[in-house]
Amino acid sequence: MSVPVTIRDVARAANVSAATVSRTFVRPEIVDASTRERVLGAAARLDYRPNRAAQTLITGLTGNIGIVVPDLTNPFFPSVVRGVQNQAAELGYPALLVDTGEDADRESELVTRLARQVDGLVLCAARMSDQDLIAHQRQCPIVLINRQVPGLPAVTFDNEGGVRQEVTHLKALGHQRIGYVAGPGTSYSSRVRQRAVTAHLATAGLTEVPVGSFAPSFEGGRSAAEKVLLADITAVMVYNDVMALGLINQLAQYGISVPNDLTVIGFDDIEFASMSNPALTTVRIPREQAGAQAMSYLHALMTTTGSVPEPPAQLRTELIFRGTSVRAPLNQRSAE
Amino acid sequence: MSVPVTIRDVARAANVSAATVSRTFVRPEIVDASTRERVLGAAARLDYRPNRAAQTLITGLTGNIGIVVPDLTNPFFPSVVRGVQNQAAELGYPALLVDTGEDADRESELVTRLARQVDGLVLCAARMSDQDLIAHQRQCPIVLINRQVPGLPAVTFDNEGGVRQEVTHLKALGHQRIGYVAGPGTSYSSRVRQRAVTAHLATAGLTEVPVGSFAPSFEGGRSAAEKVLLADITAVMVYNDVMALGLINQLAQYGISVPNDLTVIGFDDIEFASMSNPALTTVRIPREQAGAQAMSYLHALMTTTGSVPEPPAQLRTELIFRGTSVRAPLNQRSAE
DNA sequence: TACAGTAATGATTACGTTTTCATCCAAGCG
DNA sequence: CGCTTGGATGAAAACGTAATCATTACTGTA
Repeated sequence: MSVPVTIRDVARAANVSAATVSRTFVRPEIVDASTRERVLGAAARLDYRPNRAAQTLITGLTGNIGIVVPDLTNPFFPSVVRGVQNQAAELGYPALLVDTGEDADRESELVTRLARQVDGLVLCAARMSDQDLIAHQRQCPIVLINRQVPGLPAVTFDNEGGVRQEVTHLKALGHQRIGYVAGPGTSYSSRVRQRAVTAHLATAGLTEVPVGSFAPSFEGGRSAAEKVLLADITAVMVYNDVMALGLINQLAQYGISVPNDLTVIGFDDIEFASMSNPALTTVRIPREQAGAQAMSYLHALMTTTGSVPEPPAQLRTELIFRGTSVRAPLNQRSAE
Repeated sequence: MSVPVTIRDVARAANVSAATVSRTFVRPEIVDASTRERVLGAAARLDYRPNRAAQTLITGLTGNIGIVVPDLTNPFFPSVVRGVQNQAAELGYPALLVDTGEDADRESELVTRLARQVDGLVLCAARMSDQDLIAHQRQCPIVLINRQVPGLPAVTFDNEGGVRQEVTHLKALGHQRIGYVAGPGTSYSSRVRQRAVTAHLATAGLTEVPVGSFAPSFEGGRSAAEKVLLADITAVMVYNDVMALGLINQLAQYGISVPNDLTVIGFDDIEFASMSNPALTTVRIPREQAGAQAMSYLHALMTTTGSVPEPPAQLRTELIFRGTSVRAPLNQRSAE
């Protein structure tokens, strides 16, 4: 807006060359203490701030990182974003956040556009194809969250362990016939969880009763209600919390009360899982931690030249036993 | 990463000067159709994309806009952000989103840093002082959402109208003694709503029973429960939905059932207001629309030189009558 | 036919930095 | 005392683009 003060203005005020001013900021240790002080003083007095565009032009570094999420209104993502942003701030990077609206093509296009304006990218639950992802990786360092692609670094959650805990929990409560309300088959974690459910129920000697695939929304959960009612089960595991809450809500319309008439378990532990009544039994996923870890690793990728650092580990999940899961009714309880 | 292709590479490939290539992109109409096609072809073949930093350096325009929010995990903001981002995308701008963590100082600092990297800024529920806000305005065009400062363009909600509808609703239901659970006094909209509550209850001839100020969180709502119980009221208006849900949750611990024993009304109409059981009666605020409108106005501000366009209007609010409000018990009903 | 006017293009400069290269001076050493 | 070494600094080039200015060719008119 007002008068832009450049490095030369500072140089003139401090009675040095522009190069020295630049050095004062970039590598302070190689400029004499007295001149350094003089430059810093002049810069402060003139309220000088370096022009980012000029720096970027010559160094090739933007000093920004980018975050891409499918849908900010999905309660899963804000905490991931917060984790990334906090860590990014810690490292001195502002974070460019983009919402793709769950559209794979738009996602790919936005990543292309973003790649030029950032030094690195964190992609949450990326929807695009493996090939596209790999192609983008050559434009700019990328770290994935909650998605696995061969060759790309990723922070993932131990979905499988979470499901195992769910199954153990249900078995301990004496449930035998257990329904599973799946998310969309196009979703990576939905596929992973579905597979784990089948595997663990089998090894636990329990009966899996597939209820079907539904949209990962409150409405999606609602629309699963009738099929759940017809399934002849005492407990149901749901792909995620939002769907579980929708399911419970709709079941109430049918006069079915949770947990008295049916045990329900969600997944994710979103904020509202603990606020609903009864509070939802679910599997906690360290979302904020995932964001922070992805950012840390991205930073390592961006700074270390050549040698690739240790890839991030899989994050632990944890069953949170709350109010929507209870012991199976006596007459339908499994032998223990 | 790979080989950066510059405007000169395209120029050579298309057998024209760099200037012509630039013109082809910036002002296509002034270059001959045949050469234009040749340039475009060469650019596409080489996968040329202009260097944003170089453009910024010379034009002074970044092509980005910024959004600042106090807390992304607060369900109020994601939809505002989405509104801004959609509109921004429509206008061809990527949006740089920053979360300030509810910290006024950090907010101010982030705005300063951001100002250099964007062409305009949307500030949601800004926490910093009026003076700081005004100071920042000279660095970069700013549009406020949900905050009013003399001299700054702002998109605001008709809080007052919303409160009026609440009061009318409660009066129609026959309530007489009505509690108000306020938010923090430091919050702009909290102050506005508190004032409106007092005014409208008075003109409606109803009795206001102040319950006190609490944190605008689920926990804050919970901690208001005891005072609500002691207030001898049949209905309570709460500063926002999250608090209202917390209040209802804690009341249940005391054996108080909503709406049978007490009518509760929230404010904001967050997603979960309709998902809770019973669904929350509340005042809907067009958050996404606010974001879109702020972005539109910001764009107008950025493009029109000199003459200031019409400032955005106040957005209409609407009472949503759901399950937590019912007719007052007969013995305590007001004369009608 | 000559000339003004205009459309299209090329050459050049400017944007604000970082970085390379050159310069200067003082200190250390034989 | 002369030469080398190295630390501190300045001069200048470079980054990739947009904009200004200059040049060319062409069109229409008197």
